[in-house]
Amino acid sequence: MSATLQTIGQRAAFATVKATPEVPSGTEDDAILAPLARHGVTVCADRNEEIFVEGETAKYCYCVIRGCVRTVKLLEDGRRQVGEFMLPGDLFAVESLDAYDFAAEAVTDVKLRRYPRAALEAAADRDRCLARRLRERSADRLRSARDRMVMLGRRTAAERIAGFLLEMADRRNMDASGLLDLPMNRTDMADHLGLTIETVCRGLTDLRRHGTIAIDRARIAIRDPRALGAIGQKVLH
Amino acid sequence: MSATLQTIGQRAAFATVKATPEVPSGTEDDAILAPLARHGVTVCADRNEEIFVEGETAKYCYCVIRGCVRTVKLLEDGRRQVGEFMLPGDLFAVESLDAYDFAAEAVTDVKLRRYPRAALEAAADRDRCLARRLRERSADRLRSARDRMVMLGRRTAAERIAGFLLEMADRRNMDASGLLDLPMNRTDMADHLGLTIETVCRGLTDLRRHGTIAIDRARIAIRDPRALGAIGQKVLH
DNA sequence: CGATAGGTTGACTTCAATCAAACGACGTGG
DNA sequence: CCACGTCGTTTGATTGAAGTCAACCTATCG
Repeated sequence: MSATLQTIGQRAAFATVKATPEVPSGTEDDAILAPLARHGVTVCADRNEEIFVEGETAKYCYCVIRGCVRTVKLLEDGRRQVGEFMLPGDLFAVESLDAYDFAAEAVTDVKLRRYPRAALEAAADRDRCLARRLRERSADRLRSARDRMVMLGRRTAAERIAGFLLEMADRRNMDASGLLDLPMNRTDMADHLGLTIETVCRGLTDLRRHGTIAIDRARIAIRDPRALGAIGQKVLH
Repeated sequence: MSATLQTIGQRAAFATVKATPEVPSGTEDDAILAPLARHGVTVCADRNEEIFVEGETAKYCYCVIRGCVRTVKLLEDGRRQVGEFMLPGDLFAVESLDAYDFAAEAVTDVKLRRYPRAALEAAADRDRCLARRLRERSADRLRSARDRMVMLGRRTAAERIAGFLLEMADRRNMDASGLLDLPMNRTDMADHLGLTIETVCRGLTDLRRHGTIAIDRARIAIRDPRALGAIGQKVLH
């Protein structure tokens, strides 16, 4: 405990709890569904509640208004892969065929806007501009998926952890002070990074010991973004 | 050598070298580009030649006519991730933003059909049916990418290898006898599966010792598809 | 207060990576 | 024809990074 206090400097560093904003203005992503506004329904889910399960008919797509959602794939022996974390403004289940190919679960209590996929398809058929934006979105999702494959296939534990922190910092969860409020727990992080919870803990502890970050449970302060970048950024050639 | 002969039973099992067919008829994939037929140009590349590099402006998309292509992402320290292998009839680089986000290289000598992406975009703007097929294709590519993330994040070496053989067997490279002709070498397989070449070799050897497959360099005979499925198929819950 | 959930740390194990050597197929040139 | 070099593959010995098992800590909450 005293150790924690030392490394984070002042506990006050974590005192500024900013309320997570509802759908930040100016995100491109939710603009895609603007033509569907009148079909939208607001739905809520409690922490850890399932929003839909894998294999279910893909009737709806969603936009996160508040909170955090994870996509999950399970192997029958319990191994779990968390595909993505969705934050306010992010859409999910837009690109689906007949059935959802992953489950979606609430990481925190969430508020969502839900749209019938059929209406989206119909709108895309009518509106070539929307159709184009959907294509761009798919291409972007694929790019991100391919980056993630490199991470899972070729990066070390330390690189995955540092890269994850940078990614989350990049995704508007961080205020100017370098303070990052992670909505997910270590298990979710581990299942996203293809690691165990212990390895994630140890990786974070190592970063803390090097003075790169400070840790207070779900709150992480990025003390040395350059060092973090040097580890996690080993970018593509 | 005698060991090899024993396990494959009769060397004759590998004698039937079927010529790889050019673009098999009835594949859905290449039908997408039918509206672009008049924009198509045939191009060839030698084994290991680069078709395009990562970061290059994404002017073209491609359909494989003959041979095999790999998509590649490199880390600056030489680590490599092979995203996909494209076989005759497969399209690639269809979903790109301004720049290619991976390199494409010829695994074997290849013949390709090349189309300007601008023409594809224009056609998709005009033809809502084509636009819809492109959306379906993107959704399918994303599904496959997500499956691959589970593989890379959560499966053991043995499972990855068995799963890979099953996938390749599924993709029209296999004749009725269970004989599979792999166009890529062990290094490519390893970089696709997030393993080392030695681990791939050992995994294949283990399968051979169990009588599940027989190996003759690039040719692999699947002797016991059920056993292979039991290892690699550990499917989603 | 005790119970619970999540996080951290330590000791030990294991699966896959690394390092090293050798083999087989193939092509080239003497 | 054979010697030689190269490339891809296989196998063995050893190491090492991450997993497993276990204990304990800290917050939170009824």
